[in-house]
Amino acid sequence: MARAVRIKDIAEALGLSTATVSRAISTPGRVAEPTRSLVQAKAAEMNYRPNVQARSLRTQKSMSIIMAVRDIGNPFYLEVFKGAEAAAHDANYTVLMGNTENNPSREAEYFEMLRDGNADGMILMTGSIPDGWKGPNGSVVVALEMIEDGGFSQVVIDNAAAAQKAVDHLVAQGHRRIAHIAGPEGEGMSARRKAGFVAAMAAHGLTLPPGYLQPGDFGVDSGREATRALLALDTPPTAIFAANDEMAFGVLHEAQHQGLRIPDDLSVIGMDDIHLSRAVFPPLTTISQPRQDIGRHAMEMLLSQLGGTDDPQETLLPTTLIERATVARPRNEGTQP
Amino acid sequence: MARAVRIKDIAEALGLSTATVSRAISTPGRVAEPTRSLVQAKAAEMNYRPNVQARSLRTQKSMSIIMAVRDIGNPFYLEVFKGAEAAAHDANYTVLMGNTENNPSREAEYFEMLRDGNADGMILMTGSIPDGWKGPNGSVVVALEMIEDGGFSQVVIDNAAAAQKAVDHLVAQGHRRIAHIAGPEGEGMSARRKAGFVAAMAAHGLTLPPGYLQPGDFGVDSGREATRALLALDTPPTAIFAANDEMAFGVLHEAQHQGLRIPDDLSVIGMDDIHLSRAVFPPLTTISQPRQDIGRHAMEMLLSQLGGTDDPQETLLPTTLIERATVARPRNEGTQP
DNA sequence: TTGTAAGCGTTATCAT
DNA sequence: ATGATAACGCTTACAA
Repeated sequence: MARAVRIKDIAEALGLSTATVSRAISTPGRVAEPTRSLVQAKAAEMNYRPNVQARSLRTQKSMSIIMAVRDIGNPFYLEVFKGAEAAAHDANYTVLMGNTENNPSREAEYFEMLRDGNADGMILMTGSIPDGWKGPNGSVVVALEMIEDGGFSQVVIDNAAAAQKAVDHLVAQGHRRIAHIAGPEGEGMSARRKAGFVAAMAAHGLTLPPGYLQPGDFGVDSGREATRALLALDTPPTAIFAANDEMAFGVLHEAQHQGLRIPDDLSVIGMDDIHLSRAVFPPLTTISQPRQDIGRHAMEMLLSQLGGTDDPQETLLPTTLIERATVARPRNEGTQP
Repeated sequence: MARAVRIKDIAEALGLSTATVSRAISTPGRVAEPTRSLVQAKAAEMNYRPNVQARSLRTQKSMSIIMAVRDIGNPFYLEVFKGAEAAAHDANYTVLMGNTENNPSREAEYFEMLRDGNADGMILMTGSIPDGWKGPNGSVVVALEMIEDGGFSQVVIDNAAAAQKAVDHLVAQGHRRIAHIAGPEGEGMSARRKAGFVAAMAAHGLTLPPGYLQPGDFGVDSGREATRALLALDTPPTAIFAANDEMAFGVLHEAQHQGLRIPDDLSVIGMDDIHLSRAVFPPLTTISQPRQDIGRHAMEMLLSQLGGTDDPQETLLPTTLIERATVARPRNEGTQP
């Protein structure tokens, strides 16, 4: 393994001091013209790559941002990551993903990294902060899952408006008996989607019979179970809005298993527009979130806070309804339950 | 932000030298008993966390491993990552995922990190190495996608045997007209699955009519197109083995779109057992790869090579057939094409 | 504008 | 067994 080239090597090759070389590379403004381009040319020629460890040891800045997520195995976060990384890259920051797996001690670990200077900032997508955290909130931006009263900047999507879009679309097709399968109890995101659904139904003057609000946990199986319950009702719904796509897959599965035809016998709308939503049969009508935008916005906010000291801001990102093949007019339209 | 605790702080609090404290922490064997536990207790009490940047600057070891993949957005790699990380964690190594997006220059970047000492080793899953790489091959382990003649250690799954399992299963159900949708041309993995399929068919004495070997690119759409072609044949197959699950979804989609019932009119087997294979309708029969094992094995191999200088080894990991609901006996069994 | 030299936190060498 | 000290590669007062 050829030894990595250092500033010292360039300096010697050019008969300059390491200080000048360092300046020519990291603060080109502070060095005279002929020297500057000379150094930069030589550095490129020798294939010089700064030693980030040494640099951050000296500057006391790690130039890295932690993105803490619940489950690194969820492709959704990867899209957010891509957006965040693109924004960070331009500012020479590195993004590393931290996996908390809903484990408070792992979460605390990442906050420690922040405090110890192993990371300069954090994009928090876990929906919770360690007890007693009272660091400089400017180094944290909360995304996706809101945290109330923390004084953090936040980037979230408009969950209530998204639910409303789903209901509006269904109602426009003539549906009046619409049910909802909610996400995990106690999560703000699920609560907002549910509340948005309830509000939208009320706005259309539609009633919500008992059992039309099913609990779920964002997993396929819970979508299946909820559907079983829904279809066993005396007057089952003609349409179901699931709080995420995986539960919507459960709906498709169970309905087809019971011999119903989608969308003729039952309309379905999901939420998230995950990769496979267009691959299932029939292709799922769903609501898409601007995943990369979430990451990009959060990173831009964080970077700007890291510079000056902006006041905490809140960004609400819009969603889009993707019409595919799981929504049709109901068979017996207009029948109020 | 409270300043991070350094070795110096512990040393002062205890009236010892920084050297002793350092030793008590990183090489406890080299320090006498009363001192050792004293230091360790104090370090814990003061919540000391070593500065990894300083440490690796001094030791010239980064204690980090790059895992280079084609597409960081693919959940498959995340499972491999989890396995690798678990193994690395025990040895105090950090794993970071490098995204090449099939871009040779990004790939070369990660090899540079290796050469410059920004990483101590690499698990390579992209199936290619930069031209002219001739570093110490002991710091690289190839996983998943083989590289011929590189002198690298490899961890791969037995793709040919997997294809054979699929064919055996189908034949046991009475199928004789079996088609295959292959992965991208020129990729070793696809080639092996295809070769395994062809060999298994021959072993059962089954012929392969023209058109029964369809090209694909691992995407849903290519599975759809191949199915269209297959079903338009004079004697269409009674079963299809797709080289991955996404293409199998395309098969399900297109077949159902044409009014066929799965598995009664057509049997389907996929490969990979991705998360949603059990969520589609009908649940997909497929072949599962030991994802986490691949990562764990590769990391263990790498770590042991980083220590001594083992000769390059090869590990072949077995796969498992997961029976779900897309395979049944053919309607008109026994009809040779 | 450029050079000299100190220092970031840690470990390794050499004394004691 | 422990301590003093240099060194890792880089940036930044301060001096020239």
